[in-house]
Amino acid sequence: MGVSKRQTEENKQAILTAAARLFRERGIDGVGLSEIMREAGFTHGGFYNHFKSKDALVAEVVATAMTGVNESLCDAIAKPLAANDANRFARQIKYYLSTDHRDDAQRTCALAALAPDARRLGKEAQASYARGLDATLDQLASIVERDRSLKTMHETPRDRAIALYSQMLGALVLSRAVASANQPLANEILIASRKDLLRAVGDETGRTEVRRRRANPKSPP
Amino acid sequence: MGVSKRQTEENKQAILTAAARLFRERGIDGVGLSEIMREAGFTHGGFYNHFKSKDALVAEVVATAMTGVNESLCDAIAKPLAANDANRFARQIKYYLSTDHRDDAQRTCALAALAPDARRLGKEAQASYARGLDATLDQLASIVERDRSLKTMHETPRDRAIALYSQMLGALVLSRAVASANQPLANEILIASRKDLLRAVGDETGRTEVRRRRANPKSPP
DNA sequence: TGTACATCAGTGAACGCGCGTTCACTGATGTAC
DNA sequence: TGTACATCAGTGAACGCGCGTTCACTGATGTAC
Repeated sequence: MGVSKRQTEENKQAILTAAARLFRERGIDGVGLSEIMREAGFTHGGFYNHFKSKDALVAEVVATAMTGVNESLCDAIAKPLAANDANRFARQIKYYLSTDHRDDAQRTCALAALAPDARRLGKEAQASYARGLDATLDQLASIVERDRSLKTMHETPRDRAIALYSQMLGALVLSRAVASANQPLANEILIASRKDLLRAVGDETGRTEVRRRRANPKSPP
Repeated sequence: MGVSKRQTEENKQAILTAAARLFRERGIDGVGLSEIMREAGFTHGGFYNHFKSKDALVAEVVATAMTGVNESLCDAIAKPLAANDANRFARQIKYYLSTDHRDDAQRTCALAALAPDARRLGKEAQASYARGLDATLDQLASIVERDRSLKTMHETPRDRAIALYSQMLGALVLSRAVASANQPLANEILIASRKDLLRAVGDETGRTEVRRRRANPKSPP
């Protein structure tokens, strides 16, 4: 059709953006190229003008998502980080383990959204993922380092960051895993982990912000 | 070919076993019916003598795996549980966050292996998953309940079980995610979480069992 | 500045492939008599 | 206990479908003169 160089670059970005959103939502294997291209506003034959293969697209999507992580952590985490208050870690936990964040698969942290898929990614994409994770842990470690109330005498700041982030991610993954089958259980996981983490981090607010419901597997809705 | 009823039932079990193993290893979407049937020792046309559809197989696999969980927790966790020593939780953590368990995708805990896929499972399969998770948390809660050194005054036993298990699972998922791209980082995650959890649980042994390596993203192997 | 032409992003149809599923057929199992 | 026959697990070929990928074609862009 004839398209200016600048437009070409914008179109490629549109493809990357659409792919990133769909991958987060439904996993990499769950989305086809034709759907990505349709979502980006093109017919799917044009895909190969921008990428060598689907694998190449995946690698670029992960790399882009992880660069975003480097600059501002996840979107999810960026907002709490922007606020420069006393206990930034606590704000991050609160958002990360909120039902909003759990249910918003499109804009969630790429680290969390892709963690399940990462094991089966191509070599290049997995390397990008690992780089993003490492950078995030360093970010969190520096927050721990600067806030003396977060430090413990037994652990390095980075080790503490790893322990805290593992718990955040694990609770999010578990809560998402059962969210549509057993919502009370999903919420229970979120709330218990949130309470536990906030205390670990020295924050006592927000403990009763969300109503408590005990999951009862014997009488599902 | 003509096959006795007893043999038929055994053959179905063989299919379920093969499917369970392959699903854990490569995810549900990553394995085709023909491969499962070949692995079980049959041609793939016979699949529909045993199951209505692939979805039905998945639901049955998850349900079976989760019944196993009910009886003895995961294989991975069953061994530590069998030993009736003072701090069973500590033994479970040690095995769960070992490199052996991380790298043994075939026999790993179904809860961990399927957590990534669970979000996208069919309704029935997800319900089975949720039931298995709920039962596991109850199991862990009862261990916490019986061991007074595990209790905290701020949390119910079940909430504590949720917090601890979230951290175990999160660390395992993250370590697996980067295991082949950045092994030092993968090991660092395992070790830091393990140390943190063991201290939380009041166990000081095993802290120096595994050599420590700091992940260095700037100079990969 | 104006004209001629090569480039190449986008189109839309087609390709081979592996997937889940269906089907006609086989023959030992297991029931009816 | 022995014979006749329906059942149904297993075979192997085939089906339609959507996937990733390829390709001939188009026409505005952007360069060469």
